Amino acid sequence: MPYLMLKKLPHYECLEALARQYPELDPSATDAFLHLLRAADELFSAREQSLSTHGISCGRFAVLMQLWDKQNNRPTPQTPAELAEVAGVTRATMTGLVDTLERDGLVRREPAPTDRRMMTVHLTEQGRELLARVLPSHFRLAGELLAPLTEEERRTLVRLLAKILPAQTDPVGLDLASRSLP
Amino acid sequence: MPYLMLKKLPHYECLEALARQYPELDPSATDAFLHLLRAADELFSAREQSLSTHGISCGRFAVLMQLWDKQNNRPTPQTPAELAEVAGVTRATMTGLVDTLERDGLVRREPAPTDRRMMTVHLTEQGRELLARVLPSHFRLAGELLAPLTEEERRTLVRLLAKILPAQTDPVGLDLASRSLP
DNA sequence: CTTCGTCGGTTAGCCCCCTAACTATAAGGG
DNA sequence: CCCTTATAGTTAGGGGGCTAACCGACGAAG
Repeated sequence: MPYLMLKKLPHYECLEALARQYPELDPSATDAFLHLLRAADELFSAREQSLSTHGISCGRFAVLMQLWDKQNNRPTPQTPAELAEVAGVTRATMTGLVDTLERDGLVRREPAPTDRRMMTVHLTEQGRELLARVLPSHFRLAGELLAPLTEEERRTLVRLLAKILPAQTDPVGLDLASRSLP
Repeated sequence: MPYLMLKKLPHYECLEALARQYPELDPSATDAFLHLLRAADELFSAREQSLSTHGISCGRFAVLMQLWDKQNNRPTPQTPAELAEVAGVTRATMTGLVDTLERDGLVRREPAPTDRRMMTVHLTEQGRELLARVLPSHFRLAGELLAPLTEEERRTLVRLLAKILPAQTDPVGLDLASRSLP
């Protein structure tokens, strides 16, 4: 599922030529824009492929990670609305994700005791076992993909990217231990 | 359609803590990995939203750009297989894309004269008009999104990203004028 | 206590991606 | 000439996003 439907990026000279025709086009910005989408596509595909060998998709894995309390290895029940919030998808989408996860026995829905509108989603034993199988190779993947960059270069990259998405990082710093990283 | 289903990224200290539990986890690599996906998600969403105001999706726009000969502003017929190749999707996917584009009158299928298996896809006048409306704002978008970075920083970013995806840029340098940039 | 707005979850319908299988044509070898 | 193989495009079915509309439950205001 390509973000950037263009396998080979245009050369910088091509961008400059087009910029002479379209004054709105900023060659250096467009070049960076395309490279960023292209690289993200590559990383995302690698992650997706790695997860698919365990029979799971990125979205499903993200939900499992949210439900996984890594401190004591016990599940953290959450409502679909909370899960949708942290994942950045709609509640309708989360309904579908939890549906397939429940169908595969990785997750269990239970009515919330306090509010009869709400459900709580729980990781099953099977779900925990799947995470235990997936996590090491998943953690290893980022290291392999970023291997061409030195520590210094990675820091530079993060710094530049952070300038593009200013307010996306958690500004508070609380809740460190319970954050997940799909 | 989020690439990274995690709106706020974990803090670096959280990654380090998790790395003590999972030796496979490389904190700096994971941090860069997550930032890259997050930033790409942001850029992609902005692009998608900008295009949607013109009633078109990213995939459809990419196909139109491929069919658009920017030199003489005349359509460049291509087969669905060629389009799928440069876009990096399957032929089946391209069938669907061309279906909707043809339904909306932006594109026209014609049988290829030389090989009765093949079709050629042509941009219609309506498709050209849509591109003419969309392109300026689309070109402007990359400039706005990358505005927080200086020229120098953009070059650095491209250089680092290129190290992650080594062989993705067209190595030959031919065919400059006919390349498109969605 | 009733009513009305709000909120959680689901459903329906659409788009776009995939794989696998199919049809029709082309092309090459006995 | 037929038979096999390869190729172009489509179809069928599934996953996973989205919006819009809906239902039931909550809660506050009258």
